Amino acid sequence: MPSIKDVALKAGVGIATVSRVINQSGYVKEATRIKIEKVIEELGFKPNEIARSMTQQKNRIAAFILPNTKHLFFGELLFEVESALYEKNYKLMVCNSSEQLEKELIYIDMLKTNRVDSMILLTNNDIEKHLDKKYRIISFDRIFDGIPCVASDNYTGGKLAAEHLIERGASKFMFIGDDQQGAHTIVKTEVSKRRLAFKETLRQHGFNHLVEIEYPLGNYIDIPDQVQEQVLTHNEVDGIFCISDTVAASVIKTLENSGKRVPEDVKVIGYDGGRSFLNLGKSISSIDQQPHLSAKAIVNIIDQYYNDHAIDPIIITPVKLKLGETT
Amino acid sequence: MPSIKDVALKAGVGIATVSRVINQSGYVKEATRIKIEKVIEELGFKPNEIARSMTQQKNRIAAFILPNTKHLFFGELLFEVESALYEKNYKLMVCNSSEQLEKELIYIDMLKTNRVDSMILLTNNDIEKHLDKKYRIISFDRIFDGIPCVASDNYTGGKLAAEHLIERGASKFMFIGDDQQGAHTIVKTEVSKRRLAFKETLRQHGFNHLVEIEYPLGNYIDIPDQVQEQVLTHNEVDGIFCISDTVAASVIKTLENSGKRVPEDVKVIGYDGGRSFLNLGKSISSIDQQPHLSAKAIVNIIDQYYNDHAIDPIIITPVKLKLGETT
DNA sequence: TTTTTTTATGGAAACATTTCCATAAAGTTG
DNA sequence: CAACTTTATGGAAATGTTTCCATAAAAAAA
Repeated sequence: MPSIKDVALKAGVGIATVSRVINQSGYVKEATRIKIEKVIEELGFKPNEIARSMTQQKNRIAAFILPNTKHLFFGELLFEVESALYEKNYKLMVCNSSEQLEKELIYIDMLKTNRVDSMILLTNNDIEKHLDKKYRIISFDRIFDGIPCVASDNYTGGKLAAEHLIERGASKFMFIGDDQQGAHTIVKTEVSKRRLAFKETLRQHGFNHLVEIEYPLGNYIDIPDQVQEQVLTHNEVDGIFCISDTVAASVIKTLENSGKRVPEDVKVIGYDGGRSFLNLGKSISSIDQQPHLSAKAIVNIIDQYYNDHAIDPIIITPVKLKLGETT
Repeated sequence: MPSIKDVALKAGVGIATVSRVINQSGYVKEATRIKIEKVIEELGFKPNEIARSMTQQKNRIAAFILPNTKHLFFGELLFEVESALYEKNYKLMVCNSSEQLEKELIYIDMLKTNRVDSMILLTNNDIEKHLDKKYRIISFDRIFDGIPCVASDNYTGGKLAAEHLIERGASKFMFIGDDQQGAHTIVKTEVSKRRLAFKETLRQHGFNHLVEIEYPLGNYIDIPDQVQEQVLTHNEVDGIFCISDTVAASVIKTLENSGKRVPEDVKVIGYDGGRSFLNLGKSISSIDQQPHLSAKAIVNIIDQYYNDHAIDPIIITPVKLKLGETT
């Protein structure tokens, strides 16, 4: 792989002049420029970004630490983030933490060592005390002291879900979500606002019947058998709000297998936009987090970091009710 | 961020000695080592991988260029690849090509510029002539001249699907897949062997009734309306093999909406392992590509590249029949 | 024409490492 | 104790850039 030195030599000019041509900076005579460009073409020279980032102390590389890329919402969010970064010529590293604090910390260390410019962190772990403020971190859907956060509007999400179920005639409600106050976390996540808003909105409309089902964190594909049982036990419930579309899909299956009709007997609304299960059974009513908006916001902050601009401490992106056939 | 120089200064030793401690190479007196380690601890020094890769001309960074991370199979494969890389201390960049040749080429250029050690390429485009053999590329499920390839055993996959449908009593068959000989590709993908094997196996068992449905590439979530129509037109069909679980899920929905029962009237088998739709309607019978095996094989090649060992030109990983409720 | 400004160019330091080489202090062998 | 080997250490070159600085040529202004 030829270096800038090879180019300079072959073109009969100094290294600095070649650098000026590459970066379109400073003075270069037209004729010299053309000559150098020709040599660059001939040699197939590509400036070495690694060397460049040595002098500039920046590298336009971000990293995304997230539980995994298998979960549909994560895959989608990752796609949107990477796409938005690509537009601004940033590169992205992925890091599957499997929700393990230990792995998250190893990744953070590794990324420091690799001088990655900024890190996007998506976690439920109690990682706050390990976060060094002098690194450029962005948190998704979680507020850590002193670290900018991008979150979709979970409160409105929960409110919309409640209002929609009420509007469709439900009167006895159920909430199903993972256990945000579980054993290994004492943190209050942004996500927990979905539930809070759901509860408050129901109360405001005079509905007091709410069954709340929690199950342990960590498994994003299945929901546990005992949750399924609980769903069937509460025969009176006619409006269910699920923490994600995946959960909603599972709940719908459980209900239908036991002879209940959705939405006639029970209305079910999920969370994440319903896109995941477009061509399955029936389309799911859902709260769309609009991950492309979160992605845009995240990339904005990365850009602010890169250019040493002031950072927005928190950005809440809007959610949208997405009508499906389950309510 | 402190450098090796700062450590050397504070410890009152030379830079080279610190380097030796970091790399556990050469001679260092026990007492000196302990002193240096203490200073490293105190300063919170982390060796700069970027500078290191300058001298070593290697960086343990790989990149994965794939259509997108939204599709379930891709998300899963990405997860397995990244996890396997993590085990061996490699980092991974993601690049969503959206199946556009142009974008793939831009990514490849960018990765050359960033001196990424190796690239994993997952594409259906006719990219062969643009691939420079001196870069370290690994192709997934596609054979390019002179480039190592990891593919799951698509032929056996197709064969297993045929045999399974036959065993379950089907006699009139249908194949549904995306158009591998579409407008912008003239390539023969490894994937096309699924169909070939399916066909050949049916013939070997004396079945000649096979309807083949193709639709254009590019959309991985929905399948087109006209495909749905065709599915319903062929009333006689009682065994359907779909190119992916996503397609299978869609087909099952179409059939059931029109009053057909699955598997009683029509048996449907998909491809990718059925994991994607675990808790939906019914579990899908499927051919499991076992992406963790492909991932292992890919990482092996990356390791061979890194250590300048001979490269296996092609690795075929085994598939597995996964029984579900749709056959 | 002389002075000043603008344009043009290259040398060299700096970025943070590794590694080769030289040197020296121990330790071992005869 | 001389000769050799092993252990220990630091200086300096090299990796591929950018950028500051010096210098010089050309152009403009006086």
